[in-house]
Amino acid sequence: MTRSQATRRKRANGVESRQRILDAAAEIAGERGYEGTSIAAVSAKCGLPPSSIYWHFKDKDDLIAAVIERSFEIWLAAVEVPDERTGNSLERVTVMAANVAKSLVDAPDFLRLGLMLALERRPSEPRGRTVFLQVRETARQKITEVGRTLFPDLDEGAIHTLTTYAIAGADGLFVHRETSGEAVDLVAMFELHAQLVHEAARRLMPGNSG
Amino acid sequence: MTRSQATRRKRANGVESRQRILDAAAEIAGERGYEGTSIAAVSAKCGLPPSSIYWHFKDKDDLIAAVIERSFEIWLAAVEVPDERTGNSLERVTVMAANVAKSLVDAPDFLRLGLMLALERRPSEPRGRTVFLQVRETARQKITEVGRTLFPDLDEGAIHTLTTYAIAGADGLFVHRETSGEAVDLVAMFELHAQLVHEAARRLMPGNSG
Amino acid sequence: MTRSQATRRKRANGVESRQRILDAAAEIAGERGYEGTSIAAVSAKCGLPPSSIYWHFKDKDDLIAAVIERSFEIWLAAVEVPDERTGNSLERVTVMAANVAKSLVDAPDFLRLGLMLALERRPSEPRGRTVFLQVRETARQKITEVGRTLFPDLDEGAIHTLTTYAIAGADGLFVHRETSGEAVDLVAMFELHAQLVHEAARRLMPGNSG
Amino acid sequence: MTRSQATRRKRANGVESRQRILDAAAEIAGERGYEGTSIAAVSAKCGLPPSSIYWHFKDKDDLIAAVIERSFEIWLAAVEVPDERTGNSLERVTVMAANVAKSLVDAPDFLRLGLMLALERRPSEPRGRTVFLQVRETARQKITEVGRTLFPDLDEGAIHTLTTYAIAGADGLFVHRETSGEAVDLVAMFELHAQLVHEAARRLMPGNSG
DNA sequence: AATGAATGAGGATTCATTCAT
DNA sequence: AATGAATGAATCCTCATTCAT
Repeated sequence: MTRSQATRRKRANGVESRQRILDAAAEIAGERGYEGTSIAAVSAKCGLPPSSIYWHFKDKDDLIAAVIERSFEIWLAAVEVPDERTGNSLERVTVMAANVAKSLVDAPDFLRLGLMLALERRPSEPRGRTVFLQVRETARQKITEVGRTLFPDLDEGAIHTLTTYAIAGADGLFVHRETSGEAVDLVAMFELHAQLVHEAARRLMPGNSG
Repeated sequence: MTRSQATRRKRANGVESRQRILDAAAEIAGERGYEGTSIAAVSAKCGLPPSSIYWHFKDKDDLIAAVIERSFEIWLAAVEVPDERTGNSLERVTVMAANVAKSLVDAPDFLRLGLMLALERRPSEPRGRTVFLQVRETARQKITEVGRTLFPDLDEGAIHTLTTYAIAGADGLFVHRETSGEAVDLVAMFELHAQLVHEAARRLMPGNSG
Repeated sequence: MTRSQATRRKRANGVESRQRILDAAAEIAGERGYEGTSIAAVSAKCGLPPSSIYWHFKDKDDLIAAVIERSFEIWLAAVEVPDERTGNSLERVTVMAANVAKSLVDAPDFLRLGLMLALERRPSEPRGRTVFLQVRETARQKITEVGRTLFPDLDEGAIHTLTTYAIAGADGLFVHRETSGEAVDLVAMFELHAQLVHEAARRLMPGNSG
Repeated sequence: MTRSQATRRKRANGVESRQRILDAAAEIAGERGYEGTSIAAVSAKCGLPPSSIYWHFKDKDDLIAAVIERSFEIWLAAVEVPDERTGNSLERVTVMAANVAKSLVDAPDFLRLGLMLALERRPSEPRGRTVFLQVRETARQKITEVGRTLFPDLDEGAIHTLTTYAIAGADGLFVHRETSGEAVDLVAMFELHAQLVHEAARRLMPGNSG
């Protein structure tokens, strides 16, 4: 490798540098949260000096928000349900749950960081938290629509309750795995969750007592 | 007023000072997490200088661990189930769920801080995280025993699954309320959760397919 | 629109870019002084990136020196006395003073920045300070010559004293206006100053006691 | 000197430390202005680490404001007119002028830093500037009262004009000395200034044309 | 039991400047 | 003629912690 090649690597590849910074920041922030993520640590991990990080991102807030956005996209890609509309509602709920479970095992950084941000209550809320809550709301809308399709008899209130419970179970089981270690069989727990969400739908239907 | 009386106010009441520090630290840590809790901020909130905080607590780790311990006790007191063993298993599960829901609404600092700590993954784990996981394990044992009593037909694996699911739902619904605001009716969601946990118990019984 | 036309706007007009940079730098430096003028701030104000500023100016020192030079020229143009040698010495001094007063109201950046630079005492003197002191010396020479013409009886020492006093009064009255706001009637104060400088000339003449 | 003595020097003498910091800051700020005064430089000059400076002063703004306040007091002490009310008005004005001239030669830091601050025009004005303008206003009031005593025939407008002119001359002559070097005989120039201020008072009296 | 004073390490961010393109 | 990307040094300031009193 000639010197000019070695130099070119260093010089002027903004896109790649940005990715390297985001990779490093995602890893650190996924482990330590917002405050635990120091620019110096990101710098050390990605190899670029702090001042270069500030060329790509306005400030730490901006960086973390970008991390959330990108992590969400990566996670979404990992979830994407095969669009075959086969099977009855229980089978389809179960497949979806399995997909989400696998995605959380494979790409846990997004939700881990997101939940840490979501639980915080600072006077001046970090932008990353807002972004997380927004993409989460987007995801919720998708689930809501699936719910409407699978359970057309449910009214909006019931759909809302069902969606809330489905997400809450997913969050809680994720927390369980994070605290109890990798031995946890998340897919199995999500299968149970799917069955119970399905049962909840049945119970929420008109004519059944709440 | 004698000198000793004038002095007594300033001096001597170590217990009260300790409480003031813990109060301040609990509030700040419940809002901002471990890293977001600076000794200076605690000092400002409780009115005692940083050096006094170090007189009562070895270091920040120690302080946060103490916060977790005390918050857990406060939360436990808020939960405590009326010991009347009346009603069938569904009724008793439902009452317990309602109690937990109310306790989380009234004393959310414990779980909020605890979850933030639990989600972190740093090389040198703060002692507060360990303490949280320990008291959580204690709570889990209690739930396990209640489960064994209510559902004597379940084997240990099923009890474990049931307990896990019950706790996960509680965590997830708590997160839901933290992110969606105080308007969320946590008690109603916990009632649904109780019913579904009960249903899960039924399904996990021998003779029913998983 | 051909490509070269489209390009011309972006490319080529070095003179205009230079002006825009100088305009921005003059405004910022006139408000914040040497250290308070960051290249980034100038860049933000003029719309050109920092690297472009360095294409036009060797370094920050060079930029500030250029600002001083240009501001001086602008100020000089605003002062320029109508060359009619009419009236007696008092009238002529008064007209000059009025002109200077107006120029300081209209183009205060030059003197404001210049005085800030002049008052500083750093080990490595910025070139801008040297330039300011030079153009100020040039201006002083002009005033000296006017003085010699108006008061041919005065010896060189007296002329020097008179010039010094005239300039000091102008500087001080400028400071007064800068600190007391735009309501100050600088022209009126300069008229008084002109009268007193004229009186000073009278007193400095041979035969009058100092 | 025993070790405990050497240690005691370092430990816990807040008043002395504060003085050392102010001394260092006054010297540096008097030479380089607000922006040119870095906490690191002050730290290096006074021997205390930056964090100790922040124990004594909230932030840089607070430090510079304190410097202004203390420098003003030192300067005031250097000016203080001997209270003997002897002599006619010209003599008394002349004595005062000589005192001020000497004080500016002996303790120039106050006015140098103050004028630098006063000339700046930032969006968020440093507190030091406000403090300088306040103490300056205080000084102006004193001069105003002396003026009323010496020239009881003058109306308030005339007194105001006279005071303004007296201060402007002092400021301008100070600038002259700062830019032209220590060879300048400030006392002589102030004597001329005193005479002309006295003459101005005469001209401003009722019955004389403005 | 408490605290005023101090401190080294590290926090985020901005600085003036460079250089390949 | 111009600029996107980079960078080391410096910026102000906060951090957790200590220790003599």
